[in-house]
Amino acid sequence: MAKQDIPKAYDATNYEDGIYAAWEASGLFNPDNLPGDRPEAFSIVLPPPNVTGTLHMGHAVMLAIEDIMVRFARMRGKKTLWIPGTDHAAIATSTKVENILFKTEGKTRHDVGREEFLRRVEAFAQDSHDTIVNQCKKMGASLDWSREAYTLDAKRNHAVNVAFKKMYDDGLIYRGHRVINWDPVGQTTISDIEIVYKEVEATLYTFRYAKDFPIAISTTRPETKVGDTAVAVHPDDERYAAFVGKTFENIPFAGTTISITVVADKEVDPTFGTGALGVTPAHSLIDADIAARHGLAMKQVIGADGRMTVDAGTLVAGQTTKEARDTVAAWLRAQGLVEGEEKTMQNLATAERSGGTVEPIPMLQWFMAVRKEFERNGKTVTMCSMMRDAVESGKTKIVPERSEKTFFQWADNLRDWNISRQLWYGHRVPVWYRNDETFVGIEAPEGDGWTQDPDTLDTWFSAGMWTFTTLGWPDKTADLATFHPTSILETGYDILFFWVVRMMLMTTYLMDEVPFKLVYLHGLVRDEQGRKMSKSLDNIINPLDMIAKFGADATRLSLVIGSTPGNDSKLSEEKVAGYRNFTNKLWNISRFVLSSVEFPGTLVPSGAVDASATKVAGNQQSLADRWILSRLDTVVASVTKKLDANELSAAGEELRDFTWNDFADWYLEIAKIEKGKDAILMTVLETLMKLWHPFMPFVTEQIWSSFKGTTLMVEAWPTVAGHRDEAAEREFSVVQEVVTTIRNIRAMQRVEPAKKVVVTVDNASVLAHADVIKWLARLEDISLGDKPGIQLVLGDMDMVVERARLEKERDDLAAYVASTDAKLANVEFTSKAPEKVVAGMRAKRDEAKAKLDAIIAQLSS
RNA sequence: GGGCGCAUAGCUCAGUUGGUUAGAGCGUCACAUUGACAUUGUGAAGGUCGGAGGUUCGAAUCCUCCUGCGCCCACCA
Repeated sequence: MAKQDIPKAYDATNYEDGIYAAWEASGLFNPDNLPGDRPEAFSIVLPPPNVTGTLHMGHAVMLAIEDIMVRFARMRGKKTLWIPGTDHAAIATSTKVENILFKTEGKTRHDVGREEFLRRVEAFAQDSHDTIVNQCKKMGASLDWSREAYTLDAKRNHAVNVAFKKMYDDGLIYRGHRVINWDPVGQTTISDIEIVYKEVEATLYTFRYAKDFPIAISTTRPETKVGDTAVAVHPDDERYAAFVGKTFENIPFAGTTISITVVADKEVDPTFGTGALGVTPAHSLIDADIAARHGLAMKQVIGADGRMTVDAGTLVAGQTTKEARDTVAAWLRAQGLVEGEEKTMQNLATAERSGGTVEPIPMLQWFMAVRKEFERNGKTVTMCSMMRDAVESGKTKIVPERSEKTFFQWADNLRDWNISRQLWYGHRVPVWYRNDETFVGIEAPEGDGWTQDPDTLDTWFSAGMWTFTTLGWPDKTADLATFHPTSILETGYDILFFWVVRMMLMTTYLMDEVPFKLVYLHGLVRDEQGRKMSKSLDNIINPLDMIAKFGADATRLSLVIGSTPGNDSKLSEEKVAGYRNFTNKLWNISRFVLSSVEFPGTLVPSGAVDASATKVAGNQQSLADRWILSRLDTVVASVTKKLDANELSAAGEELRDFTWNDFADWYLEIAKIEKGKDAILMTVLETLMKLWHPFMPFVTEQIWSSFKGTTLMVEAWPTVAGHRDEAAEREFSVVQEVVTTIRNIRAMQRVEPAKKVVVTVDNASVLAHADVIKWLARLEDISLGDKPGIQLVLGDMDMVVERARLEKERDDLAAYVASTDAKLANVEFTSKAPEKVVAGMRAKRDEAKAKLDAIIAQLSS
């Protein structure tokens, strides 16, 4: 292939889209079309991006990591499936569309109505979906688009209804009137994990309900106190012991009348404030628990509209909570009931999506009973215990391993999950009512007069079923049999609780199987300074920009190399540029090889890469040839092992070192003077293309197809060919050292040009490579001496390279042997160390001794 | 308050069952360049592995404490 046929620099934008289109057209992303017999299956479901907009770096890192895993598995001959999909993300999407609606038309969802609103959300979701799909393709993700799914499409809706009905029938889903987290802005309930805490300043009031009330309490929310039904104190608190059990009836309080019972409860901290806690059962989850324990009455004083109810009394009824707070505080002051006011910092619960201040309110909602006991396989279990057992037993592993501890903590503390939402966009609760009748079913009931429950399900309900609904459940499909449990779930550690926990919960229950064998958690992509990327900081790096500028391959490498599971990584444009340089280096390595060998396409028969190298190269192999083939074998073995262990970064680094340092900087330089290396050059190049393909699919596919004409994506992964040659590796390292030393001498000479240097190389095997040394050290202009080896006259400073190196090594080894001897004597004397240790040390010492003897012999000959 | 981490070169980080002389990338500096590649090559400088103890023949690695950071959960009313 002529050099001028290949561009000097690799410009990714010229190739990537075309290559992706060709892959897609080949149908090879679909495991059913993969060539050969593939008994072992490998599957990943793509964590479905929310249809709320565009992909960010978090998605890019996810796509990069998963595509590496998937392409590696495919090349290893596994029946490989990676399922794409998107998530309807009920709250997030609704909120987004509501915001747009309000901004552009000044309307709320209620103004346009349920049907019209849903139409708009779906249009938005479709748009967003198309953008996301395009971005996945830009990243090179080898997703099987023929199996694409949506968390809210008809198939998934059917599955959700089946699951709901089953769990309802089994008593694991129930409807109950309980204190839940109400988001007054989003007008919906939210689960515990959808709460984010903001630190705000608040006033802590200490006061009494009435002048003659014996106990003072503290609160930052005086307005809720009209709903108090009790005061709780610690059981051991002697100050209040006399009052425990007493009820103070009909206390006039801020426009209403309250009755307060004094109870003793261990949850109360006697050291905080007055040591007494005013209990508001309807508007605090903690208080609701206390109330439940003591059988206290619950009085709702805040409504779903965020305003005080009629029950709150004449003084505050109809006011917002904020207004009521001031009103009650003013009333307390006027009555002379306040005993203290101080500013404190408080963690305010807000809704993650809408930003609204979360109000605990009692409401009739649907719940999943995660701690309810039932029988399964002859054992008494709960959903939580099943989920916990899956990880404890090792059926599902989590990397990094420390995340398993976090997972257990979660499994042990999970409360019943509020699954109903008052949103319109989502899976409608499959329950119908008529008078006093309730019907729970997969389809609407027959007959007239039925009304469906207006609520929808938490988005994580359908997301929790993602691994098996995408494979066809509840039908018994071939996909389900082949690909479930999935091999790996790869996702960010930040949604371990949101999603991974839900999947474990629902899959272990519904499938009696784990959803995945391995959870691989990646970290957050941060900016150069380690800050989160955010709009307000204006430090967002858009993956599409990076792809346009440096190519998808470079973008992928920059996200994968240098980051380890569970740890955040930093990204800068310079980093991506660095990997673009590497992409170009690989391109030019190929350009050089392909333009120097005569028949690149046929030199190495397809499917027999490794064996042919031995045959063709035969006995004419030089030291450099044996060295590079040995190194290649080492790298193939090591990279395969690392990828098997999902150590992507380490695998990539090793490959880069070999490609750049060993192959390009040494072997290719030698190939410029030692001829007849075509077969080896092609062997290394082809193997490199395969090894790099999972990481850099585009550039490798482009290079491969330019001389091979087949699809690299489905080529077989290289295997170890049996070229390991430790002697060659050792010997070559000496050559490298000699060349390096000479280069240094030349550099020194330039600094001190007056001195002359004579370099003598007297190592026989190194001598055999005089030409290589001369070439690499650029010695052609320097005269060679005649003996005892190559004498390179550079100046008048005598420097015997090999002798110097050996002498240094001898001294080091002698010191090591001596110190080991001393230690061994000590070990044997105390006899405390295990025999294994002593033996190990002795073996190492003996090895060093032997080496030392060899060096001494060589030096004295 | 409960839990999980991190601290290794100027910066970003590897270092997987404790083992000979602790590594890489970037950056810096010096030198090189008609050869596939200036998106290049060669080399140098730079580390008491946060501190103090301990276990061990041997510790960046294991244990304890201290210092300084980060994250998650709880939500003190």
